[in-house]
Amino acid sequence: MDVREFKTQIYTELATVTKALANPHRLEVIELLAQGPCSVEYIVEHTRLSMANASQHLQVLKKARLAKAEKKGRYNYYSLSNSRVYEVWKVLRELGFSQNAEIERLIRDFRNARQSLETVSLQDLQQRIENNEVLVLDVRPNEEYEEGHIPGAISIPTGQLKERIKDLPRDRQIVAYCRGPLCAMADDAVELLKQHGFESKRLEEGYPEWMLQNPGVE
Amino acid sequence: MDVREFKTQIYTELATVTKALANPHRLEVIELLAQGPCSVEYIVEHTRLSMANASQHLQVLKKARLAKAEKKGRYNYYSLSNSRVYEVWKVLRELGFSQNAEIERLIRDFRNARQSLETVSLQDLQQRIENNEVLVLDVRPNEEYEEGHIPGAISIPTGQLKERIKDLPRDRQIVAYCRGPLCAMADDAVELLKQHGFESKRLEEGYPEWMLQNPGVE
DNA sequence: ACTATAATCAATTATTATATTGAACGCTGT
DNA sequence: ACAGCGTTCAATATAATAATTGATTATAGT
Repeated sequence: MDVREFKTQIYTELATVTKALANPHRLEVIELLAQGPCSVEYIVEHTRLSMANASQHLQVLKKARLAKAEKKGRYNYYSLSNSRVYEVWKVLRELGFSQNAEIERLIRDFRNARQSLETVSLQDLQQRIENNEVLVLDVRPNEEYEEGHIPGAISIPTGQLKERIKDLPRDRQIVAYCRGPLCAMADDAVELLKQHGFESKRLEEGYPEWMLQNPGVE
Repeated sequence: MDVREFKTQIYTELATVTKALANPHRLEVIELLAQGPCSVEYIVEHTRLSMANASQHLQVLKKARLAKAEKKGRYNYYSLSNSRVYEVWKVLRELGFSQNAEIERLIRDFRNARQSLETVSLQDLQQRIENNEVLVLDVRPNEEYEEGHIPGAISIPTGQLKERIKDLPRDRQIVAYCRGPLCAMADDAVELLKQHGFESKRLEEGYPEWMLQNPGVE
């Protein structure tokens, strides 16, 4: 085969995969799928997408082999085809953060307003879990916790935190985590906890990043 | 700021960067830029792009802050804004390879035809350079070699290899490398070398991948 | 069999991306 | 100052992408 033709074909294939990633809604959907299999309905509940539009975006991901679908009864559960997809998402996000001062500023302002600017890194957390120094709090919706969570973490979705806050211990720092660095649930949790006098920080990353570093662990 | 608005802005920014990557020509251009600063003319010579079109694609990359431009006289030299860009390119390529059997097949067939299927990994190469077991051959155009190369490598562009092949030693294996795994120059070199009775393999990766692993070294 | 629900499909419209052409700009050397 | 060259700009035509609407399909429970 001719070299030029070979190159054209490969670059075209690679661009097709990249195009499937290059949409704000699909980036958001990928972050949701990284938490575990999701029905189309679940995606719709957690985004601003209409049913038909969400379905179409999911099909774009599926066609590019970034996601796969499994039918169970009336529901169609989509999930990422493998962890490499989230890895690319992560590297893209990091590139965006490093190139784009605007993104960095947005996050800083957002976290500043919620007193969650100071974060705990994944490495720190792992160390401090071993030393039994922290309570790890999963503030994602319960469905996502059930699909997988950091071992030892307890589940209190952000919406229920206010009423269950009295059950939390005051002798340890509370590290809240959620879907990832772009997810605001942990920030809201930290804000509420601090208002009630707890010592609390958010995990800089989220559950999918923890999964990447601890493959296979539940 | 409202959570929804915050997310929309960030995902939109990230998608903008990703869109700048999501084009076959720009992926090819990025691979060229990863070899070192290139003028628009140089890009045109090594692709199938017209002058105006190449310029436009470069401006897309620049606008997304993936590339930067430096004017020297009549020439405008473009280069990647930092190594993170190539890193993303690399992860995207690996994702493409793993998801897409078609790409894998294309490369296998291509290399099979040139007897260059068996490759040397970067790690292997580094080990064997230390043991002085191999001759490292840079078969990229001389301009790119001058911009940076693997230490100890000698430069013979593929086009000149036939006439200079008699100068090569026969006591060591020859490892040829070029711009990366999608570049065919090393494959063509290996084919020619084998025809002349040399023992030769291509480096699986290319110069940019070597650079990522050895930052700052010339 | 009938109904409600989850998801998809098909058609339309609006928006955005891409390639081409020819003209214009800016720097260099004479 | 001017010619030549590399590059960019502007205008245009074409193609691809995205969101919306309403209709359709498939399944579970009654």
